Amino acid sequence: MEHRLDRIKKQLHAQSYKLTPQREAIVRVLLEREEDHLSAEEVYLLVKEIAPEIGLATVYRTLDLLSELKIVDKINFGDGVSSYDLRKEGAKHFHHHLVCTECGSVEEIVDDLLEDVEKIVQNDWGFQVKDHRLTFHGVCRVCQEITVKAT
Amino acid sequence: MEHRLDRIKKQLHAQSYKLTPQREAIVRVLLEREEDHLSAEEVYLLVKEIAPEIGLATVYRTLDLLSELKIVDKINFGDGVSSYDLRKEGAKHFHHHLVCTECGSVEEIVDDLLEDVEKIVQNDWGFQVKDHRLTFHGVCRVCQEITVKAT
DNA sequence: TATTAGTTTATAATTATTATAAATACAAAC
DNA sequence: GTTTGTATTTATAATAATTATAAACTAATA
Repeated sequence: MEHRLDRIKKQLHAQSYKLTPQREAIVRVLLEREEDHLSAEEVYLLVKEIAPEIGLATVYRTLDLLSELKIVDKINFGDGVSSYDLRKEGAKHFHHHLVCTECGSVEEIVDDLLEDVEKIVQNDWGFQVKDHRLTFHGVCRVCQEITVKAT
Repeated sequence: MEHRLDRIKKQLHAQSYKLTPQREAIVRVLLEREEDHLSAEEVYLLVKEIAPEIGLATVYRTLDLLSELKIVDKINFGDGVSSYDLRKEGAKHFHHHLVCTECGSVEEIVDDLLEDVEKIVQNDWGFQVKDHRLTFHGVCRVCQEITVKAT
C-alpha cells in the first residue's frame, strides 16, 4: 500500500500538485476499499474517520483531480451519483463492470475485452479511441441461482 | 413516423398505459430528433413548442416511463445530465457511442459489436447479460483532421 | 350522473455538485 | 527568521437536475 501511495505521490508531483494530508487520507481510503465503487459521499464519510476535519468540497476536488490524472475513474451507473474507482496500476484502460439488475451488485472485469472492437472503431469510423467505458446489465451468478431455486 | 408512433402507442397499451396528448408530443419530439441525444430540459423546450402547457415534471415522468419500456435509453455521459435517446426499432441492445473529447460531439454506432464479448462474459463470469452500454472516448475524424492541419 | 383510476400541472423539496470567500499552510525570497 | 506569494482547505452559499406532493383534470365505467 505504501508503495502505491508513493507512486501516486510522484504522479501528483510530476504535475506539480502536492500530496497534502487530506489528499493522502482520501487516497488511503481508496486504496483500502479498492474493490468498491465509492460515491463522493461515501469517501467523505470514510475519510472523516481518519481525518475528521476534512470538508466535503475537498473530497470532490480531490476526486476530480485524481480523475484528471487518470488515477481514479469516475463513472455513473445511471442513478445520478458518480462513483470513483482506483485505476489498477499500469492499466491503460478503464475496467469493465457487470451491474446486476436484481441485487445491484457491481463486479469488475479487469481484462481488456475490447481490443478487437477498438480496432474496428478505429478503422471503420476513423475514430481515435483514447478510452472506453463498458458496462453490462444483467443477472449475476448469485441471483441466477436464487431464481433457479425459487422455481 | 406515424407508423412508429403507432407502434409505441401499442407498446404503451400493452402495459396498460395510455398515449396521452403530452406523451404523444414528447414521442413526436424524440422521433423528429432521433439522431440527437436530448436532455430532459431540451426535450421540455422542444415539446413546449408544440404543446406549450406541458410541465417539466411530466417530461421527466414520461421519459422515465419510456425508458422503463425500453423505448428510449437513458444515458449519462458523465456531465451530470441524463440524455434520452430513442432505441432503434427492433433493436435488442443499447447502441454504442463515440464521444469526442475535443469537440464534445456524440456519434452513434448501431451495429452490435459486442456479441463475442458477451459470450465471454456469459461463459467466463457466469453473468447473464441483458443489455450493455459502451462508450468510447477519443478524437473524432473531424478533430483529427483539424489537429493535423494545425501542425 | 357519480365514481374511480390514471394523469398532469404547479410548486416545493431534495440531492448531488460546484462556486466563493476567508482562513491556513508552506515553500521560496529576502 | 520574517515576509511574501501561491496553493489548498474549510465552511457556507449557490446552482442545477431531479423527484415528491397535492390539487386539478380527464376519460372510462358502473
